[in-house]
Amino acid sequence: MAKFAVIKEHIYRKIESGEWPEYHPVSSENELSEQFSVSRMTARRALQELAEEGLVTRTRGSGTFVAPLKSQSALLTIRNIADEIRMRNHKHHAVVRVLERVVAPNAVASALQLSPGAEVFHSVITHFENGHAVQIEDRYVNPNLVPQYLEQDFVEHTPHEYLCEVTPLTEASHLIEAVLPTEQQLSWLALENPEPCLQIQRRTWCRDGVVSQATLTHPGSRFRLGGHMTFKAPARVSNAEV
Amino acid sequence: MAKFAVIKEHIYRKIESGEWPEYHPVSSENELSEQFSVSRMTARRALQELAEEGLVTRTRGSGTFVAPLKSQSALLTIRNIADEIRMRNHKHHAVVRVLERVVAPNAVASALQLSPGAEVFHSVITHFENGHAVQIEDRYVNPNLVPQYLEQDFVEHTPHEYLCEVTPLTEASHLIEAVLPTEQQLSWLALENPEPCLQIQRRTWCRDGVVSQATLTHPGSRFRLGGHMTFKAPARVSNAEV
DNA sequence: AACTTGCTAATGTATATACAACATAGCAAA
DNA sequence: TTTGCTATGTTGTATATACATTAGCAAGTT
Repeated sequence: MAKFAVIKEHIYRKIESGEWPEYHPVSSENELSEQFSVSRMTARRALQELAEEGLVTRTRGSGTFVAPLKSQSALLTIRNIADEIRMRNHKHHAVVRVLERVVAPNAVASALQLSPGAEVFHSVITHFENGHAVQIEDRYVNPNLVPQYLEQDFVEHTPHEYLCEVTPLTEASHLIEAVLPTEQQLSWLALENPEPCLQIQRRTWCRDGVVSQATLTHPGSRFRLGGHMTFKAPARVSNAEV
Repeated sequence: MAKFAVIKEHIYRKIESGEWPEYHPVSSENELSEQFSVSRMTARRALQELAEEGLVTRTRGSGTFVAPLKSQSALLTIRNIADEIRMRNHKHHAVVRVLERVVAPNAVASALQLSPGAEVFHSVITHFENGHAVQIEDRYVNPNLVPQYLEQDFVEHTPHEYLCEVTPLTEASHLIEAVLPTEQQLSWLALENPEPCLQIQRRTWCRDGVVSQATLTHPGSRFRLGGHMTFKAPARVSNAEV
């Protein structure tokens, strides 16, 4: 095993065993280089990688300390619906239900960080997989950042594909819930009877501000969201509900 | 700006602009150290950090190459329900509905990687927030890995808290969907009328195998799942539906 | 044609050193 | 008591160097 890995193991065990609790100081680079008879750069690498993995925190001038326990996060892949369908070797097509310029509802204006009463672009598109509706994409777009949104052909390319080209995005947030569809949504999904729907609300940012807010509604019977995660540092999980 | 950061910027621009497409070779450590008049170690750091961020791939003996585009993932925080409730300064309590040793249903046996007909532990617990039911935790546990599961008091500590202590976990996978609750679930949630529920299926691993499978059912009206992500490298997002 | 050998270039690990930037404690002066 | 300075220790950046390990290619051998 590489020397830096030996040092990592050593510190890792101290933390996992509980011998070093939260905020406990970790031996400095110089101390470690003496203890293990390695150069400071090698000891440094061990500490740095532990810091990247979130097990310790380092502050220049002060030292290295065992990181506080964190609640664990899970990695969920949320992909472009069109790509997902094509990946299953199924046929995708889209129907544009709404494409307009409207005065933003208050909730939308605040979500897009615009003043109340501002005008925004609004699109509603139904996505089909092998002829069955699997998603309503109800989207409001910031016209200042994407002025030519309304002129696009969203049957050819999804709004996402266009937005990705125009605005390099830097952030996104999601809210997932289970809802009963409205009458309007029911008809857009071509569903006979009401059924639970998985609804994802998504807001996206680029450097200059909020780009768009989308509400994605999926029939529960035709959609699932999958995710997988691996823990680098199992001992550090405090309160993940697992 | 630090020298290694200058080099990173340089390569980053080449990739973002499209000048260097997927799999395009990146200047070697030695080339970069000449071009930028820095030591090889400094050029190396730039390439290494780019590799950690997923923009390039490196293979010893061969070289450094622009990484293929990847679909983007979102980071969802899925926390311990008890902690989440307490964080809102609300009151949490749990009611144990089922705690038994049963022959595993086929689906469960295969999920836990046990032979059909094997016996497993089974618990069902309802979690309350300020007196309102917010989650049914229906869990099957591998008895080989957690032999004393049935002897625990899950009113005091959630199954998660116990499992975390006993088995340091290394992996987890999730499946999220919207469903209508069964009659049984309806009564466990003390709901008058059926309403859409957000259902999370979770499987967890430790080093030695599958630890447990849990089905978490939340009334849609009382639960939302939130997540937030930041992109380190916006240009590399290919098909995230954003 | 198939296999082997050896060379070259690239990344991976490790060392020794120097200086910069920052945090903190302790001490001195106001 | 408060303010400000300094000494010391710690992490951050950078350099020059050496050797190990691996991939890919080319020449030679069977």
